[in-house]
Amino acid sequence: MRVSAKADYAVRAAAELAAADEGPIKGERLAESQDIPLQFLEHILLELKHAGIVRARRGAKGGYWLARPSEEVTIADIVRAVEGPIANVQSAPPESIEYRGNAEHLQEVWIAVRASLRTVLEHVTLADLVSGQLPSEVEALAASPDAWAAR
Amino acid sequence: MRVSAKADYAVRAAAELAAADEGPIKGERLAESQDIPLQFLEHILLELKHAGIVRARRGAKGGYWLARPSEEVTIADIVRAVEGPIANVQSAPPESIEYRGNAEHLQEVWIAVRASLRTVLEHVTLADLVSGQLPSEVEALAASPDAWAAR
DNA sequence: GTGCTCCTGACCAAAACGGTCAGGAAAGTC
DNA sequence: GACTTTCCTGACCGTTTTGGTCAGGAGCAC
Repeated sequence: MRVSAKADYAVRAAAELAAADEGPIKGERLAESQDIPLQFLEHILLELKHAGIVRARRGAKGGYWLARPSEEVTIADIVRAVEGPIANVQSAPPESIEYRGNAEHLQEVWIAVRASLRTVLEHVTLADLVSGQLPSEVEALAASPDAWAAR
Repeated sequence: MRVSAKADYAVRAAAELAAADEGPIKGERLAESQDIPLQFLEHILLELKHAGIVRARRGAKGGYWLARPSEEVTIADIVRAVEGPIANVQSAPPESIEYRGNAEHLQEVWIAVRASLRTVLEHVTLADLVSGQLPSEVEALAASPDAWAAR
């Protein structure tokens, strides 16, 4: 139930790409502006490229840019590209698990967990993230002072 | 963003304890009814005991039972007992992270992620799980056919 | 051709995951 | 008091994941 460094880095780099208004951005610049180890970031950007989220060109004037407009790329897209399926249980999707005895309804709980994650991750786009204008449901979740308390 | 075997096992074992109406239940019986490796389960139950969720007695007639009524134990309690804080980013709680540049609002997104997980995990009790009567918000999340689709 | 930048695979240390093993310590039974 | 039962605990173990680094190659621009 945690967010890996890789996913965090990936979203941050993508946010920088979303905010860039002109031409390809060099990996080095992304690494610097978000304080991410360059060589690790390059691997991450490669995964994003393979997932079709990012494009790249080499050589002088080369760099990275988003394959789609920032309004059409969600945080979920990016997290899935680098971490795989969201909310798997023991590396299997919850809908494929069969529970016995008194744990029978646990499947529905994990499904609900995944659904709740999706309502956040699939609705926040890179454009939202950069502008700070999060969808109202997400804003509502983050607005509660309770949400900021550790537990 | 995944649920470990340990957390899954812990909740399943706790569900069996919640459903037991009389006396302590042996670890062996829990292991059998939920098909969990016994020795691994014993370690998990020990963690639950240290967290104050479960109690135990040794010897003949010994076994495990819930320290509190099943209506007062949430899935979140159990997951935290075995996995630690929910939705940490790079092993740090989201409220403690400072984001720079265009990723500034990412903190709110991770906070919202945690809040959404909490709305499910903190509201489903062991009693709910065993009876199958999940809280209406959770039921609503799990009811959508979309929630059951892999992605 | 000469830089520049991305691309790729190999490698690496440390931690986490999912267990198993072996023995000790309480509680109950005879 | 001996014996059995059951939990308690720490040590260990193989594999995978995490979070990187290193070294070189391939494409692009000039």
